[in-house]
Amino acid sequence: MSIKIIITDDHPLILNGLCNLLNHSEDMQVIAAYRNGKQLLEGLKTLQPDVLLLDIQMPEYSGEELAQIITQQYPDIRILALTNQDDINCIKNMLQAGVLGYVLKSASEEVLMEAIRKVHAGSQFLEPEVKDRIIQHTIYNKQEQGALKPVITRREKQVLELITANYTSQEIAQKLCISKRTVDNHRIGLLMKLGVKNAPGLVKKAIDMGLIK
Amino acid sequence: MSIKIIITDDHPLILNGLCNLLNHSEDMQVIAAYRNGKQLLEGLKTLQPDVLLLDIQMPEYSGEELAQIITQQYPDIRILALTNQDDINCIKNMLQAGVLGYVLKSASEEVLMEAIRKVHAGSQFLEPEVKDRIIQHTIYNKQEQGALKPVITRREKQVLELITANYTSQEIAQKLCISKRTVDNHRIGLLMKLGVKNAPGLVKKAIDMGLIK
DNA sequence: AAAGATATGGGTATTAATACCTACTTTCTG
DNA sequence: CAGAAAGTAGGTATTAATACCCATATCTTT
Repeated sequence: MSIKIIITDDHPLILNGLCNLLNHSEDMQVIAAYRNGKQLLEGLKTLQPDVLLLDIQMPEYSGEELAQIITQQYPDIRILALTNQDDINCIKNMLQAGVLGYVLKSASEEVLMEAIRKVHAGSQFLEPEVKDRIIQHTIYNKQEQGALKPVITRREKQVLELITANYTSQEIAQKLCISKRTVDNHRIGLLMKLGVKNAPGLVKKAIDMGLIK
Repeated sequence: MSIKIIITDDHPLILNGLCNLLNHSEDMQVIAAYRNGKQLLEGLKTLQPDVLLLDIQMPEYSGEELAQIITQQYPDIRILALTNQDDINCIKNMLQAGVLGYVLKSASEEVLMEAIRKVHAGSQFLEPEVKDRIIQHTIYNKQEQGALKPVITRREKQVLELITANYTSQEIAQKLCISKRTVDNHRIGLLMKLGVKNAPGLVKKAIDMGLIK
């Protein structure tokens, strides 16, 4: 029995190329192809694949959102992220969202096939390049692997987003309908948790972490 | 007479693929292939191509630096940036550095060929996707196309870099061996020129502009 | 050589941010 | 339900940043 695959990518060229490639393989079968997240979510209601090839950069739904929704609603579907984005935060977000594999579009056909088979078997598949990036990043700032993002609370995240949007504590207080003192307290908390010493540092960290932009 | 091409890319797979593809074409000939910028600069001393295919993300020299050096030293070489990076600042920097064409690695073989011929003829070649991105970006923040970056002076840039590195005015003054008041004056100048109202805004702008990181 | 931009620094004042307290209420979680 | 965490807010103080003003020396460029 062949591996049932659904592809989602907003580049028609890539979509066609992948269909041709995979359908020529004996143990794989593309059962559907969608061009955006909305079509995908609609289609999944009636037809589920074994493996979902998912592009990350798509309009409307981001790959991260889609991965989160799909792993919750369809825990049996294995997701393989297929993208030319090799941003470390993007990779981490996807993996944390439940994606099993991460393959760059620059990968060879053999690597892609191998990745599909691995993911179908329930194993994780990361390209050596991607692994290296994660390792480098982990070494480079070891204090923030996995520990940092969870510690930021919802409210703190809201405040952080408004700080990066260049609002003052006063303005943030108004927007969130709370006291300026409360906002200042959140600022202090953020400074401690993110390990920086001032507001400019918060902005840089937020961008580094992939929280915004 | 065929178009003489040199390829520079640090991915061996892509390097081989491109060589094969282009050498099968009748009007093109790969005369050299290098894996990094240092090799390229060394090789150019004895052998110059008509068209240079240049990857952007490479160790040691960045694509931007290479483009700048090469267009100055070898004004006859047409550079075609070949990359999977579709970051708008990267694109703009490369084009301003003298690159004639910009093709994503996700492009089809036909597009790549067309790009090489166009660039060889001295015309600019940008993929429709890339053009769209530039247009979108230009529409989105129209005040900063070309006008903003030049107005920042050397000193202001230094100060801006130190601000994004989370130094206070006091610390920046020490580092640059000038008065804190001078640093503050540069801050005010930066705030005006970049059209933001506080230090967090400066950091965000600097990153948006591609000045740092 | 003259004109304009750049870099330098000072005065003064106000606002924003940071540091360290405390305390209470709500919400989440085992 | 009990304890922990999060969200709320105030007191007080210091430091940093911003907003004006001004002046002068050094570049650059025509």
